[in-house]
Order: sequence, then C-alpha cells, then structure tokens
Amino acid sequence: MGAVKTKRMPRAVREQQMLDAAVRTFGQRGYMAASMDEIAELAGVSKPLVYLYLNSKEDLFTACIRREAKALTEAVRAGARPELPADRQLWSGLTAFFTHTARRPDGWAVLHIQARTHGEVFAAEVAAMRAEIVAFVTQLILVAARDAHRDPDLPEREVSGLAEALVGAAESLADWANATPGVTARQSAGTLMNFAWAGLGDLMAGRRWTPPDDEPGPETAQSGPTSPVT
Amino acid sequence: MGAVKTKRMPRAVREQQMLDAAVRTFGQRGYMAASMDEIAELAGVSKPLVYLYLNSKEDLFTACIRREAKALTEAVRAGARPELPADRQLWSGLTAFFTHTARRPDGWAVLHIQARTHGEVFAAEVAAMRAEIVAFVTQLILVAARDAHRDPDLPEREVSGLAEALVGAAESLADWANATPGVTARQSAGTLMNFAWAGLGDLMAGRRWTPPDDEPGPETAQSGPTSPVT
Amino acid sequence: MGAVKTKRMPRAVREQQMLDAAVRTFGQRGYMAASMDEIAELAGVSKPLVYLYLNSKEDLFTACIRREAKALTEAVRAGARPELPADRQLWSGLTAFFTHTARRPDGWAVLHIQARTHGEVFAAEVAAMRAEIVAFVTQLILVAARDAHRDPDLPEREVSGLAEALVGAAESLADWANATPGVTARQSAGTLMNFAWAGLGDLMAGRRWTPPDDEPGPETAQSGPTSPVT
Amino acid sequence: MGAVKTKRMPRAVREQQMLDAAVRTFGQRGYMAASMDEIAELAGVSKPLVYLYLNSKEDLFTACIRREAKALTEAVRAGARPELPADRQLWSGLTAFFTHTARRPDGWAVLHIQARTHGEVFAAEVAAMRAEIVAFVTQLILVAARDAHRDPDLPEREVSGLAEALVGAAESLADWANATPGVTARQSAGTLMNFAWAGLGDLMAGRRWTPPDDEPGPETAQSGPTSPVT
DNA sequence: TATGAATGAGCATTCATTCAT
DNA sequence: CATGAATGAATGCTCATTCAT
Repeated sequence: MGAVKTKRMPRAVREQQMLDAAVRTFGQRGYMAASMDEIAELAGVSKPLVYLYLNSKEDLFTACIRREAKALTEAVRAGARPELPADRQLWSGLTAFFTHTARRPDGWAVLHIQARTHGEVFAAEVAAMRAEIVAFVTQLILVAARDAHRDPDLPEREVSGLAEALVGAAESLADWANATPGVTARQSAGTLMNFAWAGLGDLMAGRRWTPPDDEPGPETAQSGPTSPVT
Repeated sequence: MGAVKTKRMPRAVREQQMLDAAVRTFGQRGYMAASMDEIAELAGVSKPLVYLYLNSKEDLFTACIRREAKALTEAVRAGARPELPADRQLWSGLTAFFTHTARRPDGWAVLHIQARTHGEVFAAEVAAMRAEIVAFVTQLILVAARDAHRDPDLPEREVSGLAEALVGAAESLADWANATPGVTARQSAGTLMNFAWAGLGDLMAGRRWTPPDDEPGPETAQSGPTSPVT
Repeated sequence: MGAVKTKRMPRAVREQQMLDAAVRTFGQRGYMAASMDEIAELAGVSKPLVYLYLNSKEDLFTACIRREAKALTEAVRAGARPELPADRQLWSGLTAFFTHTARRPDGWAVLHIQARTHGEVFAAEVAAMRAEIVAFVTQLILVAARDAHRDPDLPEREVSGLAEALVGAAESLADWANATPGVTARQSAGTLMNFAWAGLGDLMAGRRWTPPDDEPGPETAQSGPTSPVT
Repeated sequence: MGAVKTKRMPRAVREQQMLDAAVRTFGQRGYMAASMDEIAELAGVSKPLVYLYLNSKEDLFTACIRREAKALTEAVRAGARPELPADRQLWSGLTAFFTHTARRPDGWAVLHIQARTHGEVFAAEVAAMRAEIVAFVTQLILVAARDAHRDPDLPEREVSGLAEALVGAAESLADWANATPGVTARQSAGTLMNFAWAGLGDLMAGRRWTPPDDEPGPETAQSGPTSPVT
C-alpha cells in the first residue's frame, strides 16, 4: 500500500509524499475521520515524522488546503489563455477547472467539502481562493460584454451576481461529475456554457423573467449576490 | 438547555425531540464531531434512551437524513402549485426550496454537506432525494417549453442537463444564502430565475454558444448529464 | 494489585478509591511520571471512569492536593489540644504532624515534593496550607512567650521568622524520617523541640550569637523570613 | 539561544556545555518534563552528540547530580575555613552554603528537589552528599562544644540529631530564599544561627525541654537520627 | 419507560533513542 | 567530530456503546 518505503530521502520530497497521502485521506474520509495513523502509513513513514514536518493535524490540513487551492487557481488561470476572446477564455477556463477537479477529486473534495465543514480558519482559506476565481470570472464577463458592445453601463453588482451564480453552478457540477462516472470535463463545461448563454429563456417564452408581486410567504432577509430582479 | 425534561412521554414525541437535537448537532458540528452525549443532553434524555430508540449513531444519522429529505421534497412539491403555468411553478418551487433551506439550515447542512462527507450509505440516501427533485424540475422545463410552443423535439438529455445545472446552482445559492445574512428566499429565487432565463447570452453576442472542436487536452471520462452541445 | 474489583458502586466511593490510587501513584512516581493508566488500574477502574469523575490529570492532582492538605491541617489542629499550655501544644502538634506524615507518606510527598515541582497552580494550593500552619505555630509561640512572662513587646517579625524556620525544619525532618526506616513521630518531635528549645546555644559558649561584620563574599539580595540578626 | 554554536571544540568543553544546559533544564522543568531536545538545543549541539557523550537521559541526570553535589560540598568546605573557631566555621560554612545555592539555583533544585523525586538511584547519589555534610556539621558542633568546655560526654547521637535538624532547616531555608527575592546568604545564615543558638528556649521558661511520658498515640517506627530526649 | 455506572478501542501528540552519512 | 532522517513506545484524553437496576 501507499508509497514505496524508500528510506532516507530529503525533507522536501517526504513532505510532498505526506501531503499526497493527506489530501487523499482527508478527501475520502473527511477531516475528523481521517487518522494521522492512516495518513502516515499511506505516506510510507512513521507518525512522528509527519508531526516533525507538519506539526499537527490542523497544520497538515491547512497545508493540504493551500497546496490544492494554489494548484486549482493556477490550473484555471493557465487554462483561460488571455489571447483568446472572452467567451473562449471562459470556456477554456471552465474546461481547465473541470479537468483539474476530475483529475484531483480528493483535492477538490478537500477544498469544496471538507474545508468548509471544519472551522472558520479552514473555510477562510478556501473563501480567499474562491473570491479570487469569482473576481476572475467577473472580469471575463465584463470584457465579453464590452466586446459584444452590450450594456456599457451594466451594473457591476449584477455582473458579480452572475459570476457568483456561474461559479456556484460550476462547483456543483464538479461535485456531480466526480460522483457520476463517465462525464468529461468538456461535457461539463459545455453544459454550463450552454446554460449560461442560452439559459432557459430560449426554451420558454419571455426574454426576461420578472417575478410576480403577490405570493405571500415566509421570507428571510435582504440583499442577495446579485440585484435579483430587474 | 434543550427540550424541557418532561418524563414519561410517548415514544413518537421523544423520538422527534431526539431527531431535532440530532439534526441540530449534526448540522452544526458535522457527523464525526457530533457526540452522542451532546445530542442526548440537547434532547433532554439520557444516552441509553437514544440508543434504545435509534439504535446507533449511524442509524440516528440516517433517520435525520430521511426526515429532512422528506421535509424538503414535500416543501418543494407543495410550493410548486400544479395549477400555475410551468415557469410560475418553477419560480414558486424555487422560492419554497430557498425558504425551506433558510428555515432549517441545520437540516439543509445535514443533507447537502454532512451526508455527502461520510460514506456511500448516507450519500446514496441523499442522491435519491436529489434525483427526485431533478426529475421534477426536468418535467417542469419540458412542460414550460411545450406551453411556449418551443423546440418540440428538444432532446430530453439536454433538458436533464439543464435541470441538473439549475438544481446545482440552486444548491450552491442555498449554501451561500445561509452563510450570508440578509438574503431572502425570493431574492435567491429571483437571482436564479434571472440567470436561467436571460443568462449571459443576453449580455454577449451569440444566442447560442458552440464549443470549439480543437483544444487537445486532458479529458476525464464519458457520458455526462446532458449532451452538452448541439 | 489495587482495590478489589467490585463492580457498580456509588460515585462517591469510587472517587475516594481513585484519589487513594492517585495519591499513592503521584507520591511515588511524581506528577509527570505517574500515568493515568497506572492510576486507573490501581483504583480498579477503567481510565474513562477516572476522566468522567475527575476530569483531567491536572484536576485529579489538584483534588489529591486538596484532600491531603485538608487531612494534614486537621490532623495537626486536632493534635494540638488547646487546653494544654502552649509548649505542650506545640509538642503535641508536632507529634501529630510527624505521625500523620509517617502514616501517609505518599500524601506528604504529594504535598511537599510533587506539588511544588509542577506549576504555580499546584504550588499555590500548598502554600495556602503552609501559611495556615505557620500562622498557627506563630500563635503558639506568642502565647508561650506571654505565659512565660518574657519579652512582652517581642517583635512579631522575629517570631514569624522563628515559626517559619521551625516549620521548615519540621518539613525537612518529616522527609528525612520517611526516608529513614525506624524513626518514630515522637522521636522526630523530640529532636525538633530539643533543637528549638535548647538549640546549640546551650552546647556552646554564648547565649546569643552575633555574626561578624567582615567576611567579604558574594551576596544575593535582601529581607529574609525573619529579622535575622539582633 | 543557548551556547554559541562553535564547531569542533574539545570533548571536555562540549560536555560541560551539555551539563550546563542539562542542569538548567532539569532544575527548571524537572527530570521528566525536561526533554533531550531542549537540552541539546540549549547546549547548542545536536541530539546525537549528547547521546554520544552522555549515553542516556539517566546518565546525563546522574552526571548533573554528581557535578552539582561536588560543587556544593566543595563550596561548603572551602567556606568553613578550619583556622577559625568552630562557631565561626559553622557560620561561614552556612554562608557559603546559602551563597552557593543562591548562585546556582538550578543546581540546587536538581539536588534537593528533582533528584529525590525520581528513583532510588538518583536519591542515593544525593543522600551520600548529604551524609557527608551532616558529618561535617556534627564534627563542627562537637569541636565547638569541646572548645566551650561544655558537656564533655555529650552523647554523639544527640549531636547527630541536632546536626540533622540544622541541615534540614538549612535546606528548607535555601529553598525558601531561592523562591523569595531579596534574601541574602548572610541573612539566611544569620537567621539560622540565631535560631540554633537562642532557639525558642530564650523566649520561654525552661532551659531544657522534656517531653511528657504519657500521650498514647499511633507511632510509626524505631531508631531515629538522635535519642531525642535525655 | 428510563438511567447511573462502566468500558474497549482508538486518536492526536510527544519523547528517548538510533542509524546512515 | 557531528548531524539530518527516522521510529517504537507511550501518554492524556474521548467516544460510541452497554449493563444492571
């Protein structure tokens, strides 16, 4: 099982082995259910060495989050090549995103599921990464709109909301794709682009959709991710 | 603390108290971090009684999932009143969904976060519920399209994909709304309808979006939720 | 080994058994070297029960200190019967002290050796007890002096210093007696009374002893437990 | 931190650095709580080197005890200059003792507190040193008594008892002085000489004190440091 | 119906100690 | 002479689970 038990290797290498094992274990078992014993064994080292290099379970988890967050954002940025038009950038960024999450399902699980479930510290780490991606997508949408000579004074808030929704949908799709065998990254990206471009509007009657005024019902509070209705 | 400690009450009532406590604890702490001690205390009963009624931590968690899944699907179905036109049904179904998830954040956390994080058994339980909702939404979209005299031979697979994306986006939004104070259910529903109807297509040039054929790159697997491109 | 493994006894009884085992183990091994495993086994219970009743190793140690401190002060007070003249009270108090420390050597070790070696919290607990005893002895000396019509305006500080020295000597003697087989409490008390009453002055020339003024040598700081020299 | 990290120095020097670090660490943390890691770091060397030179934690501790015991006895003997009259010798010996314990508080803690707390082996090492000092003091008292033409046939056992009590009181005072800022060695010595010379006898009526014959009560064992009563 | 008493098993963490270089 | 790499063995503590009443 696990890495081949090669003795006496430099610290940097061992650390990566440990992080590999940790991401896999945390991703599959969850933060709490993952035991340091299991991680150490999977990494092919003894537990004290894990503590010597990574300090504690919390620090180890944080290190996993950081490594995976960095890898993901870099993959997305590398995917969306800036020389392309904005819609193509969005498409290839999404493809890169789905490719990456499919290739490193445990890493994705750590970021999207595990980190959000165990304490503010971890969640904040991921929130930073997410904010970065949302900002990136927002930028893409703005550029695309400008290139299409549309809505020059499009309210930034609405665009942010759309970006937020798009990223949220992408995250959901990534989870779903990882749980469903046989889905390619390009398919996921296509589904999402299709949804985002044509939406349901094409399928149905109205070009815009306006909520009814009636509908008494329990409400909660105020101010969503986007100016919700026109 | 917890339920008032009234002795000798019928089993059904006690069980509900326990489930209330369990949903709250599981939702806030997570499956592993929740301790049977805490649940029992919050329910106002002794631990052995919890075991007498609910057997084990796993069974207790399963019972929570089932109860919350039932409550959620019933809320959504009740919200989407069948006498309305399909788009209004979708709107009110979404509103009901966001209202419910906002009212029972712990229940929603159990379903959407905790259940997916701890073993196939729990995940399957939730997957069933989700499939039911996706089917329901798919149905709504089809009806809406038919009512709008659009795309009569619209491929069912594509519609499923859109439904899947819509549900995914809704789930993401629900999480986001629960974490962000001041967001109403109607706002969330409006945001999502807006996104789904107008999408980004309105903002940009093309009515439809077609992926490029090139782009050699790492793929993952096959057969997605929808044939993503026409 | 340990207590007979009688099952199902009331909490209060079990707690005393645990404290017995803990005092013995802490007294013999020291705070750090004593393991909760060993204590639990000696008490005839499982480790979780020890934690259930006594919370933590620190709390357990504190409970030991408190119990032993109380037992010791009570023994001394009970020994020094107030109807006797002061010198007799001192003698019988000392005898009670040495009897107690000889009977509960582990308890004495916990108080005098272990508690002082592991953190301010524990030390403070013992310091309070010690202060109480010093005050008691100071009182006895003052009464004795008054009864003997001596030094009516005897400086209180000097008396405190003598009490401090007497208690210190008693503590040392108690340790020594516990480490040396065959020393009775009355012998220890006698030695100390002899020392305190007659001192070395009787054996040597001067009635009072005055330090020389010369003696250059490294000093430390200021203000001892007693006005050291007349 | 610790010693300056100079490479390649002779073994003897390195060993002293290690012992310095060890005495400090053992004295402050205690035998169990002191970690070889900390000692090595404080000594400015790697852990394997400590093991190469000092073998094991036990051996290291023993070496500390021996070094500090030797230093202490030598300081006391050097302090009590034999050309002086006996009482002056006692005084200057005590001053030397308090000076030494104040200058090397960690060494004194190792000898008086730590060594007695962790196993017979260490305790025996210290007991030997203590016996030597007691013998020395006994000798001084005998000489002083002879010089004063007092009690020519004073029973040796009683003198031993007094010496024992004196040393015990000195040890107590040394601890107390180290824990109390502002106490000089001369003050401590003065306090003790005062106590020893005048004692409480001066304050009270009787020149000698004789214990009552009655008082039935629980005794412990036999053969103490002195035949306490005449 | 309901619970106080009790535990087996596991977990994060640390430490003294040793190779291989 | 000196050390970076590595571990076996505890240790404090917690938790799901079960009796005996």
